[in-house]
Amino acid sequence: MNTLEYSAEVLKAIAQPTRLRIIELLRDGEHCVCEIFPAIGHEQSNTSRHLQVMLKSGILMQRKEGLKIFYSLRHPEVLEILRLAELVASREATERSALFNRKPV
Amino acid sequence: MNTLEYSAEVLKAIAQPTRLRIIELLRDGEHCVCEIFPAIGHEQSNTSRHLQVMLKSGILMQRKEGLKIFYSLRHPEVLEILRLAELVASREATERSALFNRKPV
DNA sequence: AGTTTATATGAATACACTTGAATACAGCGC
DNA sequence: GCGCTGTATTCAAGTGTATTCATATAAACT
Repeated sequence: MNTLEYSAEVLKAIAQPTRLRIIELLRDGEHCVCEIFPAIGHEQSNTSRHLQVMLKSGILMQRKEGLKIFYSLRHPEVLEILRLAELVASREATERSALFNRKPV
Repeated sequence: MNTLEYSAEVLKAIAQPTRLRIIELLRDGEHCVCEIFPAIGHEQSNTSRHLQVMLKSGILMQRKEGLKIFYSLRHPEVLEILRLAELVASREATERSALFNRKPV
């Protein structure tokens, strides 16, 4: 896999609403699955799958402690990517609403 | 669509190898479809579809000039996102190869 | 009018993703 | 050993995506 495909893989691991929620949750440090899935309002199985996707793409790491498994972010750049995406998205949103609300010619 | 879903939409528009290639092509300014699809080695129709995806997500803009349509990047942040993704990807790549090459315990 | 050129779109195919329910697995305590 | 708890995985259904081929559109030119 070349760098381009690898980059796409990393971005794809981030580019999903449920996973974005998880990443935001992990912003303040590690959390176990038992904390994550109620917080994001999804089934445990679904949450676990999203965590596996991010783990395999390399943006998360895990630490086992007894029965629980704690996940955390591995690269601070992921938070920066999220910040920039939100910036672009919010700019888009305001421009589109301005376009929608402006008087017809 | 809330900000989180919008952010995911923006990231999804970037998170694809062919589209990453197009974005890198547009780094130095606008290009028409007729320049883009030979450069990336895909069908014209396929290229057009990827451009539509990025146009609708808001990360590209278009300018018509006669028969040609020129596409360009609308947000410099997209290049920054790409840079960070490549950084994470390359770090992953080196760590994985190190893991792969190290002696077994 | 018709022709050519550049781009977009419809239709079909194949593949990947998301989800909840059910099930399997793994570590702990009894 | 057994049951309990936290995670992962399998299954099935529904949805979305990437691609190609063929066709449609739209602008320029004769």
